Amino acid sequence: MTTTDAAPEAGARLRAVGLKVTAPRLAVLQAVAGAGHLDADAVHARITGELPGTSLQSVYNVLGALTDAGLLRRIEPAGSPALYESRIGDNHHHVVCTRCRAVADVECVVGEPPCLVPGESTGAASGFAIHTAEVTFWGLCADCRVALEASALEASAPEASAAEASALETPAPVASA
Amino acid sequence: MTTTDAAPEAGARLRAVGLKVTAPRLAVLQAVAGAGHLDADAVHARITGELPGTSLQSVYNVLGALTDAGLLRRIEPAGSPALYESRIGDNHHHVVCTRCRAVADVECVVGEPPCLVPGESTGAASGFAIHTAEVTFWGLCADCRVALEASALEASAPEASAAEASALETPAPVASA
DNA sequence: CAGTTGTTTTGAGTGATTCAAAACAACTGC
DNA sequence: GCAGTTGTTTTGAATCACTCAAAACAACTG
Repeated sequence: MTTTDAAPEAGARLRAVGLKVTAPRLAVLQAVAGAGHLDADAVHARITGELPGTSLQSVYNVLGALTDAGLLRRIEPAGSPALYESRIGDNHHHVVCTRCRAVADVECVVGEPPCLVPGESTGAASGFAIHTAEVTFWGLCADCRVALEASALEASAPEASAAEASALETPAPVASA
Repeated sequence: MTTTDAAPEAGARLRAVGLKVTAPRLAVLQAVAGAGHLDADAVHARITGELPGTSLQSVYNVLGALTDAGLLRRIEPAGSPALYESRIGDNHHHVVCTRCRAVADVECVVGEPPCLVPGESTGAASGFAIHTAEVTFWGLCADCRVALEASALEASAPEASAAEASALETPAPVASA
């Protein structure tokens, strides 16, 4: 499966939104489609294999253009760089791991934005005309849960537990990674 | 209403969470309490009046300490710097204006996190142990709605409308401010 | 009031992203 | 098939928001 294989289909989608078909765009499109949620750096790393000369700046340009065109969706969880995904059109949501920042998709029961509206009665929205509801769940991914439980077994190991306790907290920029 | 007026109460809250009572902390606490949602720079600007020597770095330190201690809450809407608010304890949400980035509170019907859980049946969560759901609504604030409607009346003014159309889109870093 | 420990300051550094201008390559029409 | 036009990519620099580290300093303890 080389770039050329997927190209025709991707090329058509680019043209459909009025964008020129270029090698970097095809490569980015393919890279993002082949992975869940990638930041600009990760995309750059992925396409460097088949398209060695591509600059990081171009990746930013391309990601921006594709996002504006609606071919990619950008999410920006607190404490992570912007991530791009190719699942668009459905209005799904995300879970982010508070410890390792891993991201997974969460199905939206509604599908169409806004899938949620602020309660009218609560005096909410204060004059806003809302068109989207973005839901981000925070928790521990399976791996981190295991890692944390494992180290919890060695009961009172004071240095380790301090850092790990913070992983149980809500959205807060991560100290390490 | 000077700093000294609010100090006793704020000082007590600082001590309660094991933090030393210092002038910058009291000033930050007061500044954030007196405004909706402030970023570090805005807090710094506000306290510079009464506490001229305070460095921006200290403001970051203080905001971090107060957030960790649970006296402030930090939100990070896509495309905005981190914002701090003093409404804590209740699990409320936010609306962000896609045009001017203004933020307003939205009441949460549940109040306790997580106020929302991914549908079990949808195959969602993929092994995550979720403890919080963060909801961000996106829309146009009253002012921007008026501004946009006003300029829409002068039907075909091509230069203005392009930029404004993007304000109707979902979470995307804002071009100007 | 002295000591200890946490805070603030100063100064520098970093990651993620954007801006701008010049070199370049896709599509258009000939 | 080729020249032109216009959109893309590259190069290089700059910016924003924030973090790191070490030294100066000030709150609380006894």
